[in-house]
Amino acid sequence: MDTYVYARQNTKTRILIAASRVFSEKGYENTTVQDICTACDANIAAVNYHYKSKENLYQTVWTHLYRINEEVNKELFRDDLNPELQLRQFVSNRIKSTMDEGELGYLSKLISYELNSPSSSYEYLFETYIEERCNWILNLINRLSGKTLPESSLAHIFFFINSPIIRLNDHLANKATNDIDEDEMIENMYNYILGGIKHICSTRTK
Amino acid sequence: MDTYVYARQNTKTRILIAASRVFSEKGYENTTVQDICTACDANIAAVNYHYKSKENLYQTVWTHLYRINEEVNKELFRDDLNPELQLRQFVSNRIKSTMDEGELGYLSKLISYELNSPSSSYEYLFETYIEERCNWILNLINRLSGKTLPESSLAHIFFFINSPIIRLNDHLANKATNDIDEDEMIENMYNYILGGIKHICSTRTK
DNA sequence: AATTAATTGAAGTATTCATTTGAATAGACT
DNA sequence: AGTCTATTCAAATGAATACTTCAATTAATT
Repeated sequence: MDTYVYARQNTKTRILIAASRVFSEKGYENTTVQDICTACDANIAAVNYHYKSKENLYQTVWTHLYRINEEVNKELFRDDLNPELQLRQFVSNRIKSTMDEGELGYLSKLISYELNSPSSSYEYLFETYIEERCNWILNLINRLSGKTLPESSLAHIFFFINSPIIRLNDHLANKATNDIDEDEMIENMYNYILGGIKHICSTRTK
Repeated sequence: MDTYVYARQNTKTRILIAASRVFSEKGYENTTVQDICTACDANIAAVNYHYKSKENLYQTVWTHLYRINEEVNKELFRDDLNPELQLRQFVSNRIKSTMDEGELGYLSKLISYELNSPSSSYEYLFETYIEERCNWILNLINRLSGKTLPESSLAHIFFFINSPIIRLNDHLANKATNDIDEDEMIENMYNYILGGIKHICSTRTK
């Protein structure tokens, strides 16, 4: 007779947890319902039973992860600090959560996946969870540049900043994680962005 | 009776030309043999007859496009100019060829696709066509920084520079092409990169 | 005319995957 | 014990996708 040390969570929860991880590792399209069920030892029919559809499960995962990240984000996305400091915190947060293997990094990875190769839920997800962040970043760039830049340049800088962050996932996939000094990368990215913005501004005012 | 003003190219050539375009537009995985054949009005079986397999056709396309780009590249990838000027030329070349709808832009787009989501031919293609460029860029960064940076920082900068270039394709897909001022973007990216590198160097030596 | 090359339409083969079904099981409650 | 309900399961389903092969026809070459 087996005696269980602790009771297993119910299937619905197990699916949500496993789905969060697997989706964040492989993105929506590349994740199969089977993957998720294998990961949490659930039957293949359980997803549709508990969540109606794969897509609906995916959106539920977003809500779940968003809630988990809410406190961290509330601290991060303030606009009452000096912009340099905020940039550093932002960079640090994005790099750390991308490198993080745990739950807190999942949302970050999902965002990257959606921006890289949008799923069928993209529009909804963008409006609900992503747009707000984008505006915050645009605003930050504006403050960093002393509000001297035209809209088009702002958009360019926004794109320059986000590209390496979005690609970080793929980039890390090709490296041993301990190959990369997290702090050094944060430091470098922060300086790179700051130097880039300042230099664009300085050539503009000439 | 129809009289043809000019004779149609033979099927083998038509396939190669069409494949170059379609692969560069959609990447290897997202391109179907049917897409290519529709684009050049060839029968679906012709690809396998003339090129043995889709994968082999894909590699042939690379050789073809590489040859076309050889002269341009010979001019671009010199190492006897001052590094700032070379950086500007490099940025200009990459942005222009990504925005270019013609044959000269195809290789650039294929490279981006491979770096973004490697196909089954990735290893071969990297060794044969891509690696050389990477080393040239690394060398350029080294010269721009006055050779003061450790290997790891070089790698970071390499990553920062390439990310927006790699993502440019996807980025443009979401915009009307005339929404973007090519020259302004070149100017901004050049300044951003240069400012970024210099700033990293200046904080290092402190 | 005979041989070889190129082209074609259709069928073949293989794979992948989300979803459904219907039976089996376990637990709660009467 | 028996009934009811929610859950779990293995298997099947259905639909899509796409590369490749083949046998037959047409065109070109020798």
